[in-house]
Amino acid sequence: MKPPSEKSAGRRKSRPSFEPLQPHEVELADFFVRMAGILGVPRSVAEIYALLYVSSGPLDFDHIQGRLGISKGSVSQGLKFLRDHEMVLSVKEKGARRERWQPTPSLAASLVALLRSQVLPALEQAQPGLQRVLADAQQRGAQPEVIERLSRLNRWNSRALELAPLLLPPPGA
Amino acid sequence: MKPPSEKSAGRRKSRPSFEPLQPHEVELADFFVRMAGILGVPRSVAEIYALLYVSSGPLDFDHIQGRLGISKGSVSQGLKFLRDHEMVLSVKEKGARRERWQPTPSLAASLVALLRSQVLPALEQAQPGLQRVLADAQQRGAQPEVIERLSRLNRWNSRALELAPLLLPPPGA
DNA sequence: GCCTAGGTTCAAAATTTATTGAAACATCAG
DNA sequence: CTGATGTTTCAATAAATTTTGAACCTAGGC
Repeated sequence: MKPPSEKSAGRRKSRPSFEPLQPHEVELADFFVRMAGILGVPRSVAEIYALLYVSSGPLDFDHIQGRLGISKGSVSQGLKFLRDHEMVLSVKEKGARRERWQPTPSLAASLVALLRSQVLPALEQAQPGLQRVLADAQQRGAQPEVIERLSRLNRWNSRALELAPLLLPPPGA
Repeated sequence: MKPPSEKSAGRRKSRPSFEPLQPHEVELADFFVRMAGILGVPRSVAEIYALLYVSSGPLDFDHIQGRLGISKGSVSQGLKFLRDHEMVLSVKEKGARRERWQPTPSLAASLVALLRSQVLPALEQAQPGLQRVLADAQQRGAQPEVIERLSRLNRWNSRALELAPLLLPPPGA
């Protein structure tokens, strides 16, 4: 079933030939992939996280690539994303060359961080624009209903920005 | 600036020729588009919502299409999406043929509904699978750490499902 | 019934986004 | 320094998503 058509099963460098995901691992991966999809996180990233999540110890680069059957580039980028969002951390044993990865302790914290990183920039960037839109509407003497809507949007935006730092301290605090 | 190169400015059926979005409208649309993007809602849908949001009265199909400069298909599908998620409602004046659209009163409620509709199905569908994954791990005598993770995931899932109906009653209650 | 304004559908085209893999880069043991 | 291992980059490709527009419904006036 697994065609051994790897060109020349080299003796020496012998790619360790990793197993594909087990059914129970696939199931979990599907769950993560779906949830991630809602936030626009790519499949490969969710798969990497899921794999680390069901694995007993930390896994190294080659294991991740081998078991998921995805490219080096994807693994690298996926780990970068997860690292940047503080969703995984590496444990490098002393004297070892390769890094080994595991999920950060709290999935909850990870999710909050992820959301923050997506929503906050949008809110921040929008702030001045929204204020301008409101001012504009007031000047033009727009319908009270519209003014009301735009005011509420502004209030929300402001409050969200105030609350944000409380949810989770900005990376580095 | 606006090249009148519409082939034969037909007298009769005279496309009313709507204005493109004003700068302040564009600004708001950009905001909504960005926020929507986080949840994977397409640009055209966000634009429609934004337009209704800044407009004084309800708008009809042709106005939406004309002002946004998008295709009929997009308007139809966009309105369907917004309708399905209870983010807009139509007011059809008696004796009038066309429907006219406006945003539902509470943007907050709309957002919650939207989230619900994305997250809930995933949670529900995952429930049995997650339980199986956990049982599986226990049988195989997996590492306590992994068991712990999977248990927590299951607990979360269950709690989320219990809480969900409280957040907003299911459409039709 | 027939006609038409008003809207929907859906396959094809355009656009966006993710993945791949080869080449470049980095780091460490020797 | 050198050579090999381990990782990142990024242009090209593949895959997924969105938009378009023409054909197709549907309800209401006549």
